[in-house]
Amino acid sequence: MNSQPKYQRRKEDRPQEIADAAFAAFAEKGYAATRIDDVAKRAGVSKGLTYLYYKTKEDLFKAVVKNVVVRRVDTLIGSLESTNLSSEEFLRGPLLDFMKKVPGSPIAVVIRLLISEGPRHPDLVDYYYENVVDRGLGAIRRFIARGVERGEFHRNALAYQPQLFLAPMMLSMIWRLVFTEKPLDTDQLMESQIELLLAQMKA
Amino acid sequence: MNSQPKYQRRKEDRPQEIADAAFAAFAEKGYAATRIDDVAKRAGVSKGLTYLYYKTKEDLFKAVVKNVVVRRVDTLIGSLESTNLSSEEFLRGPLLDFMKKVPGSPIAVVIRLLISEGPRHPDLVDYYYENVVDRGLGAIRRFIARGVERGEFHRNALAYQPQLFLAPMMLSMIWRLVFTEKPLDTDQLMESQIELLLAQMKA
DNA sequence: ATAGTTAATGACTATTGAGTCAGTAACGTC
DNA sequence: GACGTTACTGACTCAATAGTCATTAACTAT
Repeated sequence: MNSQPKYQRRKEDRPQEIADAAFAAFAEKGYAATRIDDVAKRAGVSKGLTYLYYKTKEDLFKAVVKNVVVRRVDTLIGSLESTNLSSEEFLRGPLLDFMKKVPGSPIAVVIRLLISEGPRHPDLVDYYYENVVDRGLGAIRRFIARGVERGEFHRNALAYQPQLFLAPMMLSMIWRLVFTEKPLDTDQLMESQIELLLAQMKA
Repeated sequence: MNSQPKYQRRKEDRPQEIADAAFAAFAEKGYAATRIDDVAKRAGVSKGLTYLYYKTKEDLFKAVVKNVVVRRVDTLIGSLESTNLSSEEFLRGPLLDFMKKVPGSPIAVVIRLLISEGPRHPDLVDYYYENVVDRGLGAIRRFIARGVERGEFHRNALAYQPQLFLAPMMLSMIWRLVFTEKPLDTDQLMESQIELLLAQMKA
């Protein structure tokens, strides 16, 4: 009677679908409180299938974090490098836009997971450091150096640690993760910081 | 033969001892991964006793967070208010010292717990917001206003959100929680920020 | 000493959830 | 349509742990 099959075989797509479902679950509940059963339900598959593609819950966790990171970082840093705006325009434009977007993006979720689960997954922390933090900070450093060479920035601009640019972004991220309903003009925070830095760095 | 009792009855001290043990355990493993059995062992008591003083694991968690917070905040904010240094001296002195201490203090641990467990304990988040964040930001705001009144700061100094002072502290905290072994001159970060702000705020 | 009170114990229960695997059914091929 | 392959299912095992409670023993008062 019923010719509808109860499932389709989709070997190619399953891993990504499961990873997406897992990301959503981890984002909502955190690592420990997430049930593999729940991930499977979200992905529309059985619990067993999850274990076909990911050997353990920890494997799945790591795959998810790397997945989110890899899908974003390259394009972002690339665009930071290939601009031909003046340094000041670039800071006030693309960099600021990027910083404004981060606190509401999946990157914020990954950071939360690293904060809570990092100590139990040191290799994941290393991976994140190498692929995101180190490269990101390097890009900012090179950007400042370029501004100095061009005579746009004062020579001592290099004394500022690149983390100083990102500090308000970090605070905004945490604020929104923890105090979801308490208002905070996070955009203005980041704008103020850029202006503070520009005022000191400009030649 | 052996007249040594195998335990002493110490109704008064037990709750605090258990809370301290729980803090250490939560700090190490996070909420979900902490076993009540382990907390009891650290406190040198049986599992059952923990449940005599704290009805559930969640109760214990909340007690621990409030405990750490209450024991510190009042004295801290008090000292921020009762100074008679000039605004500039105060920023470069006591405030900076305080900010330098926070990332390595138990407060950082509490923040980590709030970041990971906050969404499942909204009343705890509210408690923390009211007793720490709101009061802390208020203190900074009043401090700036005082500086303006005294003519030490430019009138537009009030335009800066108080969070801007704390942003590098936040980044330093997270950095140290996640990348324990990666070096970062967090003290210098906070010094730079104070100098940036002072340069703009000074009358 | 003795009896009464209650702080403290630890064996127990009930539940949950990670990981397994024997069986099922979708799909390609002939 | 029959056959072989394998993606997929879901019932199962087994370890772990939150929370309970009957029992024990430290202390107190007399």
